[in-house]
Amino acid sequence: MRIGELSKRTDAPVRMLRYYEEQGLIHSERLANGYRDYEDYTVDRVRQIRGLLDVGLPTRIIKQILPCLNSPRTIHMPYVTPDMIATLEDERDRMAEKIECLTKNHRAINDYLDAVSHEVRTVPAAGDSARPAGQP
Amino acid sequence: MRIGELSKRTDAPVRMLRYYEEQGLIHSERLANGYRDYEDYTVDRVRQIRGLLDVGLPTRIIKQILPCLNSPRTIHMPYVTPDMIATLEDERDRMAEKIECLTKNHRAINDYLDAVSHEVRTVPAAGDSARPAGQP
DNA sequence: TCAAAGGGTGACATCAATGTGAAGGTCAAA
DNA sequence: TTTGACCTTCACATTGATGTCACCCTTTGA
Repeated sequence: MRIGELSKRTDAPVRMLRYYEEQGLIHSERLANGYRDYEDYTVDRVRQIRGLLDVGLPTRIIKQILPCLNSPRTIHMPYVTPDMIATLEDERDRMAEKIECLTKNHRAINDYLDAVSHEVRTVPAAGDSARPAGQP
Repeated sequence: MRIGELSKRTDAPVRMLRYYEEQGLIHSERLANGYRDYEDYTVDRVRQIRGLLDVGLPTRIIKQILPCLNSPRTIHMPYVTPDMIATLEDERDRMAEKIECLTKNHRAINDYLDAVSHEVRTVPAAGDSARPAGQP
């Protein structure tokens, strides 16, 4: 597929697809006329990339991580250097920390929203309802 | 405490502490000489901020979220607008997505590392061990 | 009293992820 | 054949989180 379709299917700006390619995160063949031509699986790959970016990983890391997550492993096994492994272990641990942080705060927000919705159901007809906006 | 100590205790560059203050994420009193003076709880606050930043949330959002997570709730309850609630709900959902993304990829990396360590224990004395670096 | 350490503000630099626009090629449909 | 949609590369702008430097003030200890 060409870049426009990929963009539509992944909801990523065309500009970004070219950028990801420049960063070595995705790959394209070229048609006779020079247009980029993507394989179908690129759609999933781009979605994954966007997810990882959104979650705070830089392209530099994503580039290292990706090949270990998508491709048939047997292909990549033999190429893995101790260095790579160390990087992956590091990143895995950092991800664990992030998950913990997110989970904690997610729960906190949830609790807060719960409490608020309680309040809303409990207090509404009460006294000082005179503060519509956020300015104290 | 003054900014230097806060910096040491949170491992955040002084520069960043001033930046967080500028963004309204933390607050300081001023000593007679103009030096910033932080309350003790700021240490935790800064740690939380750094965690959230690391996890991909922008200061803009953190600023909205923070007051709901730290302070005694009763103080903040009455000020909550439907707008705020909507923002929080949105952000909560986005965090859930992020957690899912991270969890999935974390597991994948883990599986991969498992598999690799297996290989390492199984294949080492095998054939084509001639590719030390990462260049195909 | 002078130096060093720590603070303050302000401004400019950087890096990564994006936006945006210019200038030009390809192709299909009117 | 011309128009419009889609593609190319190149380049400059922007935004957010940082780094860094310049210049000045305060406190403390030799």
